[in-house]
Formats: sequence, structure tokens, C-alpha cells
Amino acid sequence: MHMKRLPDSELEIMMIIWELDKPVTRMEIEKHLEGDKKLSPTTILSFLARLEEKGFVAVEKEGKNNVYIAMVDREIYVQKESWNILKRLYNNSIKSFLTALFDSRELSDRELLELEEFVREKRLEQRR
Amino acid sequence: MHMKRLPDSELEIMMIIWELDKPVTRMEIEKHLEGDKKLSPTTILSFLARLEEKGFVAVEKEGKNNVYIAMVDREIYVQKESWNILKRLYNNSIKSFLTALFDSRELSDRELLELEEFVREKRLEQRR
DNA sequence: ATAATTGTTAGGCAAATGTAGAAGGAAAGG
DNA sequence: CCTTTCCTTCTACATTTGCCTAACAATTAT
Repeated sequence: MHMKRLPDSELEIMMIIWELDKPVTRMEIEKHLEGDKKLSPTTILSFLARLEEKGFVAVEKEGKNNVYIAMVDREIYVQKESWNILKRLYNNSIKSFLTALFDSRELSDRELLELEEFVREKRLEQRR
Repeated sequence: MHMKRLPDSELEIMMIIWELDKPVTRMEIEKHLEGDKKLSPTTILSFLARLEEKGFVAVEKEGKNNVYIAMVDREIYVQKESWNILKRLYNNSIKSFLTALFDSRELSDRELLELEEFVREKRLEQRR
């Protein structure tokens, strides 16, 4: 059973739930919406309902309020999605992906150095 | 005027056009579809029509056949899309993205080394 | 108690997506 | 020429997505 890919709006909600990392109410989600973005409460509830159907969250009632609990692990989802993208856009080449990023935006020296070290770490760590 | 994000099906077609890197016919696209995937000619033409509306391709008639020409630069699109994803999924952190990839799949030593060198290159090149 | 408030459920709707059949015209075969 | 092929244009249609209004229930304030 392969986890569905989430549409943008649902993903945004889901990211908030993952971020807060605990059962959350619609209200809390509303508060954490990307800055200016304002959605009516029902809209958010709609998205949540869809997330439930798709098995991404479970709902529980706490008095008058609904509480939503993440049922899919964020890492897992995000990993799958990442490879997906890499495949669709870059023929699975991480390097191509980085090329695109580097070519379009001047990264700071700091950032690049950090990345370099990060990859080195991984490499050494992996070859045991 | 901000270039639309393409849905999967249209993107797949567009990628083929970019790949072939020349004006292409519906037939050629059909031939290059990911292995098993089979779409009816009209379906492909529908996608192409939508791509035209969105300004991604221009159509020209060559006898009975339509020829489609890319009107958006692949690099540009792919760059935008990459940052988009990075933002939506990783809070703009390239490192997080790499972490996800590395954690989910054992990359070969070769690959990691290559990446490391690639980043180093970029870094040195950039600090002039 | 009553009214106002707040949260949820139901239902709905326009636009976007994935996919294709019916129809019409040009080209190719006989 | 007439028939068979192909290709395109039109139309259609079920689903999904992005959002919201109407209605209802519980809670709070007056």
C-alpha cells in the first residue's frame, strides 16, 4: 500500500502537524500557517478530513475540540517524496539537483563549506 | 508573470521535449514515454495543448503533423521547482534534503566522493 | 434562560488533472 | 476515385484540489 503523495495544501497542514510534533487542534494549525496566509477554519478542517481519509492523521475528540495525530512518519514521507522528485526532475542524480540549486543562487561560502563537510562526514561514516 | 508549476503528467511530457532538445512530434514523445507507460495519442495531445496554453511550448504545423517547440528553458523551470520543493519540504535547507536522501538509501562510496568533490569545486570556484 | 460565540459536520462548487472517444481531414494504397 | 490510415481538434468525464457557506452542537456570557 503506497502512501499517497499529498497536494500542496494538505502537505502544508501536515508539515505543521509534524513540526509541532504532538497532537494538535485545528486552532494550533491555524496559528502556525505561513505568515500572511489566512484560511477559514472550515477549509483547514476540510484538509484535515482529507488527511484522515488518506491515513495521514487520526482524529480524536477532546471535549468540543478535535485533536489530530500524525499517523505517518515525517521522515518516511519526506524521503519518498525526495526521491520521487529527484527521479522526475533529475533522472535520479543528486548532483544534477545540486547543480541546479548552485547555479541559480549564490550560496554563501559558509553554507557550501558546511555542505562539503557534511557529505565528507557521511562518506567516512559510511565506509565504516 | 510567474511560470506555472506543471502537474506530473504535463511535466513528464515536457521533460521529454527538453530531453530531445529539438522540435518534436507527438509520435516522438510517445516513443520516449517511460518504458511501460502507454497513453493514447489523444491523451498526449491533450497534455500538449495544456502545455501550450501555459506557454511552455509553441506548436507549428508541418504537413499533417504538429511539431512542438519548448518555450521555457528547462534549467530555469527546474531551478524554480527545486527551490520550491526545498522550501515546502525542508524549510530551505539543502542539508536537510541531503540528510533525507542519505538516510534512506545507502549511497555508494563513489557517489559520495563525487558529491563531496563537486561541492568543493563549487565552493572554491565561488570564493574566486 | 437567552443570546452570542466557537468549533464541527455536511454539502457544494469552480478549476485543475488524468485520460480518452467521436469526428473530420489529409495522405496513402489499390 | 474510393477505402483505409493517421493525425489532429473537440468534447467529455470522473477525480482531485482548493476553498467556502449553511447548519448544527456545545460553551460562554448576559
